[in-house]
Amino acid sequence: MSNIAFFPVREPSEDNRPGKRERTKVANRQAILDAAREVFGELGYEASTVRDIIRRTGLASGTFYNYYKSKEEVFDALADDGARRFRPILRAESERAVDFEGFLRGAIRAYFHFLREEHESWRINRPAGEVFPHARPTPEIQAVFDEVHAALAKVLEHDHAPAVDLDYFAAACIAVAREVGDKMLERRPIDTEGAADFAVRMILGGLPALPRP
Amino acid sequence: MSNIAFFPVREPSEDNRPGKRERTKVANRQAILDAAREVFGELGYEASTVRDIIRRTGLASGTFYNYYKSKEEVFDALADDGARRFRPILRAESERAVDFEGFLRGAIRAYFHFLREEHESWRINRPAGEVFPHARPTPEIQAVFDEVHAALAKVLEHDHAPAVDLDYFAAACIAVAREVGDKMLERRPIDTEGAADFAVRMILGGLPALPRP
DNA sequence: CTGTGATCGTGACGGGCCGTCATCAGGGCC
DNA sequence: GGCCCTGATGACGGCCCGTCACGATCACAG
Repeated sequence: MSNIAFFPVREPSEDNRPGKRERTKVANRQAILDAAREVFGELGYEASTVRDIIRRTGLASGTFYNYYKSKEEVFDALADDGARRFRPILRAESERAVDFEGFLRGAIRAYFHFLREEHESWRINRPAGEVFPHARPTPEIQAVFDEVHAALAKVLEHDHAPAVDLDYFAAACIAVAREVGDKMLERRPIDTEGAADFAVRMILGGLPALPRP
Repeated sequence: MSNIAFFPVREPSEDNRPGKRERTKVANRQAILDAAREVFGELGYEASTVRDIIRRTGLASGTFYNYYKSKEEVFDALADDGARRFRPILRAESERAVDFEGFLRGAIRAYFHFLREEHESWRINRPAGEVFPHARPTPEIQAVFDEVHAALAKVLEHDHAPAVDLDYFAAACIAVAREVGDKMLERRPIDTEGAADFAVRMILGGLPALPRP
């Protein structure tokens, strides 16, 4: 009665999906990433070991090294992942913006919302005051910085704003956003709008006072 | 013919100095600190091991642990040391200041000069792009932050400046100083005055635009 | 369907660094 | 000079690391 012999079972719409080798590869890579996020959140970054991470996946210890060189590299990969997800958001703000204030407000609000969600999804359980390492400038994070730099340049030029030392200015903007963002996360309730308003006004007020190079 | 029997040799002016035990203790502690500064500078923080540090002092490995619990603790001690030396400088600026701009300019110039000297004395030789860890908020560093916080409060009140969210504001000031300071160190020649001018104007311009809580 | 080669998953292994501890030299004190 | 006690010493066990030879499984050709 079965029609199996005539119509071998196949995912009809996924006929051309990659082979099993390729699928387990991406699955393993993702499993390691997920496990690492959990472990870092529970044990703290410093205390976590490669084996803590790999144990949670059920894979063998050696398998870890087929995907990443060290726990630092997994951490970077997680950071990269975050940056990769944030980049299009930032780009959209940049393209939508009609003036500097609009861009800045949009970008910072987007960043703070993003930060809040990341914070909650990591469920960080700092072991007695351990400071989580600030993400190192991985390629993707560097790309975000560069994008901020470029967007600032574009929007400022469009506004016919006076020339400023863009390197310093971008660094200062990122610094304010980072640090006010961190402080924001420590308060209850978390007030992204208030924090964003603060950061935006600070930068916006500072800009016209800057020295012209 | 010798008079030793009658006048035992002694440091005449240092009769009451601490005993040998105490002296070797502070000497060892200092030796470890010095060695650590060198090793961190040469190998980079991550690659350095406790044994790299202790080897350079000629002491035995176990001796290290009579003074510090880990390389992290030595690093913190070095950071603490820096903060301890900077604090009186900051305090002097705070007491000398007559208005907010004066205080800010004095403090930031002082910080940037301090930063430059520290940078040169550490002789940092980053191993292929390794990022030196940002100093964690050790007690002494926290004290510096608190002092900045207090000084801002004092000077702003004296100036009858509008009330602001001091936590955010202090965080933002420190962030700008830190990040612009870092960028400053990457340029040749190192221009502390230019960087300080930038940071001061940025903050000074931002202040009046801030939301009133 | 079967044979073959390539691709990983596996976990045991050697090595390095860690932090401890029993031991002992020597400074403090009577 | 003799006794006590602090602190230097380096050998040691343990943990985690990164590797590697092996074997299972997949891809693919015939």
